[in-house]
Amino acid sequence: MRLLDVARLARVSTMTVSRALRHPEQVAVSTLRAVQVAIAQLGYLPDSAASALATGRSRIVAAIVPTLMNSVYASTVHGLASVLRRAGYELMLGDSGYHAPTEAALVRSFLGRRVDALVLTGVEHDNATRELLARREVPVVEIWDLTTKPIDTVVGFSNVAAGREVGRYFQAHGRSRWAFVGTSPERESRSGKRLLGLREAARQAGLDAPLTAFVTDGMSPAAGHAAVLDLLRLQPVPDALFCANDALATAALRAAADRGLSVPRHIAVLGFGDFDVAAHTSPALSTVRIPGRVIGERAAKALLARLEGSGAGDRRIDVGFEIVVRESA
Amino acid sequence: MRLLDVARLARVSTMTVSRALRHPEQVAVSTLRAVQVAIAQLGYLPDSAASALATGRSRIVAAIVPTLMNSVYASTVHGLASVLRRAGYELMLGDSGYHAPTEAALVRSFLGRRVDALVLTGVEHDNATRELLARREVPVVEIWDLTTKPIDTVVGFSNVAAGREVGRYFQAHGRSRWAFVGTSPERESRSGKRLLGLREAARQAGLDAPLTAFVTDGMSPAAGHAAVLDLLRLQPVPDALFCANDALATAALRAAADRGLSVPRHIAVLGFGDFDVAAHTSPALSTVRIPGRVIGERAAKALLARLEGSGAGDRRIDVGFEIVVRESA
DNA sequence: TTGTAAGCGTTATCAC
DNA sequence: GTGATAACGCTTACAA
Repeated sequence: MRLLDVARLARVSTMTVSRALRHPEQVAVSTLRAVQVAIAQLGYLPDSAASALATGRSRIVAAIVPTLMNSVYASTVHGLASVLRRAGYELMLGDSGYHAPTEAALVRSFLGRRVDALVLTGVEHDNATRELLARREVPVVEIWDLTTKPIDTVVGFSNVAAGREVGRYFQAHGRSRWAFVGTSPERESRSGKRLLGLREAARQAGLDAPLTAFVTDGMSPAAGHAAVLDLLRLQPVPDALFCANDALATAALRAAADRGLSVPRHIAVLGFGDFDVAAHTSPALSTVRIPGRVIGERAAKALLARLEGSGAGDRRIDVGFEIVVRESA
Repeated sequence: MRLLDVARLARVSTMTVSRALRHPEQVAVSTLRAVQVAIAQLGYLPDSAASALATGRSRIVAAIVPTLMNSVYASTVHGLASVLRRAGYELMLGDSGYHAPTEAALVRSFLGRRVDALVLTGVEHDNATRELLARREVPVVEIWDLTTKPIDTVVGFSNVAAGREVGRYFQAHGRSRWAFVGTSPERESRSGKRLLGLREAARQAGLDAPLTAFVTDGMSPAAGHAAVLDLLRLQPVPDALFCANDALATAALRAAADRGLSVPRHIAVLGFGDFDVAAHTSPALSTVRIPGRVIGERAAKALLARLEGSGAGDRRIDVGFEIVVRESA
């Protein structure tokens, strides 16, 4: 079932069919109609591999997120996919498992697929990744963090600033013994940057550096529960806990209860991400809300501008964040 | 940067380079080495669009899930992607928003991309979808439900049986006034089938039909909280509540607390999905665990068998489910 | 407004 | 073991 079949049935050339599909305004109305009838009759679907080969554009965008296993990046992927699809692009998705070599392997595979653009999560990348990217001219958007030196364009928020704001919030509410659960900043992770911000706020407030509990095997509630339990064994017991995501925070709520601590009276718990369960735990979780979907949409629009339009546009888009105050802090 | 560039540098023909990549065993070792050097030197990456055109296989598999917005299908997508990638396939993802026409549009778009296979969630599909599929010979795997008449292959579990088992569990624990929150069975949804199973169990136990609260705008905790609050206003108050997913169940826990009801003493709450927060709510959530990742892996393997191997293999794979007893029921 | 011809980068086929 | 040639289905450029 190819262009030629349609062309024969409609008694025109393949070019006319191609035009009827791509630039209908350039085709006489009667011809257009005949072609459309033929297409419907045959159930013809254009072969985008052939189209990609002929035009040099695949109309595929690839995105790499750290994990598909929880909902953190789900709304971002959704935002990306829906804006792109409306513009006729498909999304190819990969998860790096927070693992740089895997990211590089994915980038390589996607470049081989001749994707028209790439979305990468975070601003820290392998040398392998950077080299791969440097050799070709693929638009790249980095998301979920901010930097002054993006590969190309970055859409996100400052993880450091988020941590700092959380610290200021704790301070404003009279908390003085802060703690943090998440991943360590050595990994240059986004979670680690939040701790950096918290530490900075502690220093500015003249408080001791926050206690820390690092989880290594993913930021799941299971890992968080044990880590928080350990943290709460320390003396003096912290009176404010910042969790690098809401899954961790949910587990922290439970861990506090297990230790006989009342939230927020004995200890304030503040999450990150505003997962959909956050509003419905008891106590309801105070958290940092990130406009994940907006990140996806803005990233998609930035790409489309590069792909279809002029090529200009902001190189650095800060979507911000917001502390959502509920009951736990 | 194409095959020809590599060929020139290695002083061989393009075919030899192609073979060195695809069938290295057919190439003399010395030639192979020369080619590899040239490839590395140029940073050459094969163009898979051209390859797809020449071979008629894209090495892309498309999957359509109802939503990317929560983590329900995340582990399935992860399982799919990882098995497929190991075999050299990429995943193209779409979300239908639980909307049949959207599913059809996605199928159409994916078929145009000449995907080698399709994964669809659920076993109920549009006529448009079915027709599209009938015209070509693309392997299709349906997931997350079971039917005796799959389009091709189905990998999942019986949603009706899951609902029935939950009912039996309630009965075994002396609960007599059952209730359900989720979507209505008229939509032939998987959530609705769970209610069908619960109703069947109620009938068999000689109990009244379960009270129901249907959510329409997605199965989010926000929708669940209001629905459950309404449900608990009824007299007599139900003593067992089955929620169509754990997000709903988390909200139900909170709603019960809001109404002064103790869980599980006054009312048992049983979720569905074993989301990662389930083990860490208070009370910890009893739930139905679905091996989501296994569904993805088995689906991928079924596809690979069809694509690479003989073509035989089971047409119906039941991965089962399991009631995980924690504190809430 | 429509058609012709060439070519996109790869691989199947067949010859050497 | 290696190479020449002809597709694969589409679109660009140009001609009519």
